Amino acid sequence: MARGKIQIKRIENSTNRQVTYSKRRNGLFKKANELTVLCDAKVSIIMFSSTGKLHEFISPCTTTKQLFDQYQKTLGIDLWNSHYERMQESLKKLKDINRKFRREIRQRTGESLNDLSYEDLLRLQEDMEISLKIIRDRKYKVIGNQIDTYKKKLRSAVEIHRNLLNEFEIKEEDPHYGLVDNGADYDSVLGFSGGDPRIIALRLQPNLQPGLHVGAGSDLTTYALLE
Amino acid sequence: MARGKIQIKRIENSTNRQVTYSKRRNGLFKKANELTVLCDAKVSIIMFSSTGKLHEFISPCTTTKQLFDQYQKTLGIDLWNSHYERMQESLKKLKDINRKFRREIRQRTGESLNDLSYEDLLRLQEDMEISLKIIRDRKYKVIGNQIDTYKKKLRSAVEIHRNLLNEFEIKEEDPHYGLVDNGADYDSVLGFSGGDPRIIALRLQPNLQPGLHVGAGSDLTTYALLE
DNA sequence: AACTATTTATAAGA
DNA sequence: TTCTTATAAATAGTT
Repeated sequence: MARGKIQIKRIENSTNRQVTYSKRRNGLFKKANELTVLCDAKVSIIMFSSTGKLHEFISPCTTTKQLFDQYQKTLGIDLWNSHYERMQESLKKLKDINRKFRREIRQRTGESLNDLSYEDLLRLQEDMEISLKIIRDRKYKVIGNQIDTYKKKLRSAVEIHRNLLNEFEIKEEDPHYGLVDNGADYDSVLGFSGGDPRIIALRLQPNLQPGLHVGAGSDLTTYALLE
Repeated sequence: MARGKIQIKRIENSTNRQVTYSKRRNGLFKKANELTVLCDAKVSIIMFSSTGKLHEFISPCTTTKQLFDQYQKTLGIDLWNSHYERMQESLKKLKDINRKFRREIRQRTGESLNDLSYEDLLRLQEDMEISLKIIRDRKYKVIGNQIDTYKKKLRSAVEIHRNLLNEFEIKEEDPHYGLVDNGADYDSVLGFSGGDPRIIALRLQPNLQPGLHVGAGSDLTTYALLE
């Protein structure tokens, strides 16, 4: 635009391009500033040179973020919407689900029954009874398994004890050595270490008395003892 | 910049300001475009007029979003980070709470008891029994209230009927008019309209027979009928 | 970075 | 809004 007209096309000479970029960038920013002042407008310019250098102009009394927020608001779209909106959506969904869960729990614990009809209550009660039965059964199964485990350990302990005893008798021929007065040894063999006192009834008598014989079908009687 | 120099300060004449804004905006965008082509640069201009009108320039072969992402990346900051991060945090919290709720419900319904110990199961069972009692009590209370309401409506209906009957007898002296053959009238008076068939036992007999006399203390017998 | 011939932008008026 | 045009401003090429 001076000392000869130029074609508006990429300047191939790199140095020239760089210089022109610098000059024209200043011109652009000057114009932008004049526009801001003269017309009471707000302008944001962001530019990257061919080498990736960033330059920015922003009208005084505002920020790039402010202007960009206004830009998005004016266009009625959020450029980062897809990401952002999806988050907001899942946030809302989770809140809804949470509310539902909380309500269900409060109903199942009996804390919040006011808005339930007679039919709802009846259904809830039936559900609860079914669930309770499942839980009770499971409890029995768990304690049954525990008892089985103890039984096995006990049998193995008795076996070991008997073998030791035999060895002892064979080696030392001592008739005064007995079963009853060393229950503490069983504890260590069985892996007990001061557990549930309700279990203690079983381990106090390692020599399987008839009344407490543990076998298939007798578990239910044992539960009564343990509960 | 022509036909006289101007001061770079706000143009007070609104029309003038508008015109200048329009002209200079075109000039700015033209310069921006030339810069883009000549120097192989990327430019984004966002501007708002004093009236809030938005105008935008963006170099060809790019988008405002792209340029802005590059802008944030270059500056190493995310202008909307705080907002975004807070969302992500609450999302995580909600998910955690959700998981807890789901687990609790699945335990209370007996769907997922595998990771509960005997003690856990015992505690759960006791909780459930307490809740069940609350629900059962509430159910009784609800049906009791319902029965009270019906009782009141019934009493009022009988009253109305009796008054009508008296009026009738006084006016027409007709001994053939009876109680039993117009039960349908009670329905409308009581507000029934084809409701729960379990309730029908009560309203079939509006003239209060001894066996179904509803009074204080007799509610429990009535429940058995209605359940 | 400064200079300057020339092009370009634009203020005011139509 | 657009066109015109005198003039201010920007700037390409040079130093």
